[in-house]
This record gives sequence, structure tokens and C-alpha cells, in this order.
Amino acid sequence: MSSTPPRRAVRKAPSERAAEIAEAARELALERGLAAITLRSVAARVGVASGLVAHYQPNVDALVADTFATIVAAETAEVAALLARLPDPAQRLALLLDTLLDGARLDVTAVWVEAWTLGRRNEALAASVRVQMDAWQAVLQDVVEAGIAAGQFETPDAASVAWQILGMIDGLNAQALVRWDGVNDRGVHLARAVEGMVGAARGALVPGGLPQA
Amino acid sequence: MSSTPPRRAVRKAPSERAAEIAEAARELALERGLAAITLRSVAARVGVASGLVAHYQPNVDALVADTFATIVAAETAEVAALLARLPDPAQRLALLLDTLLDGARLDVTAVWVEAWTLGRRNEALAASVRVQMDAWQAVLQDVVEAGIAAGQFETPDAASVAWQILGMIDGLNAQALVRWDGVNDRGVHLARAVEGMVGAARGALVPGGLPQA
DNA sequence: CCTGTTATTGATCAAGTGATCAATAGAGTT
DNA sequence: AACTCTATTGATCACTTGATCAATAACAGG
Repeated sequence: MSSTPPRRAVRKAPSERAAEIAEAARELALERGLAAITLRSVAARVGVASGLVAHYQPNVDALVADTFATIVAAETAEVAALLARLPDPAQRLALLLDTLLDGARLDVTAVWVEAWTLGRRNEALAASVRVQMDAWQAVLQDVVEAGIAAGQFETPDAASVAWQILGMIDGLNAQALVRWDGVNDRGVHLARAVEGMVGAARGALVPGGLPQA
Repeated sequence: MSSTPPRRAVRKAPSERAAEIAEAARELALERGLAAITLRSVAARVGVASGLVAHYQPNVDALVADTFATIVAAETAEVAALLARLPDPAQRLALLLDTLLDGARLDVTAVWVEAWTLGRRNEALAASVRVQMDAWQAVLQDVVEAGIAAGQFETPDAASVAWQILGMIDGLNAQALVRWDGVNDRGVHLARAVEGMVGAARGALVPGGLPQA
């Protein structure tokens, strides 16, 4: 039988090891939450001593904040890239709502929600949360303003409306985290609500009306 | 100088002591979050040994779940009572939106958000969260259905719309927890969105249009 | 005034946390 | 091959947590 004697980990370039640690933290956060990120849990996943994780980060709070930023920034970039392929603002907004409500990113939503709470005791994380919220808001504001320029939307305050849409999406997703059942046609209801806010024509944002790829 | 020798706490009736503990836990949760509820922190606030708190609860998870339920049920009851004084469904819905977005209950919102996360590791709390969400949804559904009956609203699925409104409110409040600035006219935007969802006439839910007391 | 019930104590345990650091050993350089 | 730098170890410290329980002391009822 080949037991597993605690073999010493191979020595790696700092950048590579740092990447491994970041990746392990990311997986842990998505699977078991940001609170599951500890020196020991991350070290165990990488296959390394706990001291090494500490060696690569000033403290755990920073690792948590970085991990949050990594996860959320990737989501933002992914969705933004998706939107960029559509020329029509109304279609972009419809796709955005549809994508964010499809339930494929509930693990990321859980990280968001946890970050809101943890940010109370982790200043670095709180700062990260604000940065990432701003990034999301910017993506939304772009779409709304493009829609106004195209004459499809009509609202005097694109920035506020963008914040509002973001808040609604977050709330509905957080709700889905706890309760999936009982709510039908989430996308359609939200589309209707957003149409009301941006002053779009009724049905302009209905997901069904999307052109295929 | 009269120092404070650790005087033994006066013996009280179990029901009274239990109430004291519940109250201390409630205050802690509102001030420092549900995570701040520990045997020792609660005991210290009551002025009692930690063992006594344990004596009154099967475990800390149960105390946290009970505390959450107490806080949130009080909020629901308070708002429901406020609504009951208005006869008109549209006015009731407008008041509800206005009240829940006025920022006077951000401490309760923080408890909600924290409960969503903690519910992952505290089954009793998760159950409590579901119960309290249902209660809120019921309040909203009542209003929506009354509006339909009165011919003010028009939507085929009052239950789903109620869930949706609830999610939006939660999301906007959670957002306010992290970011106050940047968003103007939250109430007006939300009112417009909800009008779109319930099929009410534009302006029917604008807070300004409320009659005084 | 005694006596039994039980509210209350606080020490104790095991488990987990972040942080620190002397010691060890790879890997590249000369 | 000797040397240097530093990645890596893992033991260790100080703390916090929930839980447990024998010991203590109030209070009520006889």
C-alpha cells in the first residue's frame, strides 16, 4: 500500500503559487462561502502548509477581499462581453435582465450577499464591494444611456435608474437563493418593471423578443 | 470606592429571565449583527453567567433563529398595522413602498441580509427565514389582490407579483446598506416600476399623492 | 425553621481561528 | 561544488467559540 506521507510541496515560482492560492480561495468561496476561507482550508486545498498561505497575503481579510473581487469582476466582464455583441440597446438590456435572472450564477449571488454582511467587519472587503458595485452600475448606466440616445428609453436620470435596476436584480437573486418556488415568470415581471422605469415601450424588453445569436 | 465585586444575579422566574435574554439578543443583533450573538456576549449584556444563557436555549443556533424571527415579525406586524388604516389599495401599496424605503429600518435590513447567509449553516434559521418571507409575501399579496378587486390593478398572478415586489424592496434596501449616495428618488423609481408590474395607472403609486393621516 | 427544587455560577473542555517564526531544503548562480 | 536566496514547513501562541456540569444558593412550600 502506498500511504501518503506528508511530502514536502514542490517549490514553485511565487507568481505561480500565488495563483494557486487565489484559485483555491475562489473555489472555496463559490462552494462554501467567503467565510470558509481560512488559512488552513485554503492551504489544505492547495496541498501546502498553512504558513505558506499567510506568507502570500498580509492577512486573511485581504485574501477574502481579493477573492470577492476576482469572482465578481469575472462575472461583470463575462456579462459585459455578452452584451457587447448586441447593437440594439433595448435588446442589450433585455439580454442583461434575462441573463442575470437565469439562475446560472447563484453561487456568485451568494458571495455577493455574504460580502454585504462581512464588509461590516472587513474594511478591505467593504471597499471591494463598493468598487464592484460601481462597476456593475457603470455597465447598466451605459446601456440605459445608449437607449436614451437611440430614442428607445426616456428617463431624466440614467445613473439612478441604473442603480435601481441593479438593486432589483440583486434582491430577486438573493430571494432565489432562499426560495426558488412560488415565483413564476420572474424575467417577464422584471422586464415589465424596468420598462416602466426607463420609459420604454411595453414589451420592448420581453426576453422572448430576442433575436437568436 | 465601591468596586463591583461579581455579585450573584438575583434569582428570577424562568419566563422573566428568558425574556431578558431574548431582549438582549435582539439588541445585539440590531446593533452588531446576528453573528454577534454568542453565549458570552448575551450573558454579559444581561449581567449573568454564560452558562445561564445556555440553560435557557438548546443551542446558540436556536437563539439566533428565534431572535431573527422576533425582529422581523415585529417589523411585519408594524407595517401591516400601518397599512390597515388606509382603505384604498393603491394608497396602501404606495405607503408600503414609501415606508420600506425610508431608511428607518436599515438595522432590520442588515439582519435580513445576514440571515440569508447564516441560514446556510443554521438550519433553524433557514426555516425561520422562509417563514418570515412568506409572511411578508402574504401582506403584499393581500394588497395586490385588493387592488385587483377594486379595479385599480390588473395582473394575472398576484402571488408572483408580490414575491417580485418583495425581492425588489429587499434588494434596494440591501444596496442602501452599502451605498447611500448616488441614487436619487428611490421611492419614485420603485413606484414607477411597481406600477408597471401591477398594471396600475402611471402616478397611482407616487408617494406624494398620499392623503395626510 | 427546615427542606427540596432549581436558578445560577464559573471553571473546564475540545475545537477552531489568525498570526508568527525559527528551521529546513529546493533551485538558481557563480 | 559551494553558496545564496527564499519558498516552505509546522509547531506554537493567544483568542474565541459552544457546550457541559458539579457546586452553590436563593426561594417556596411544608
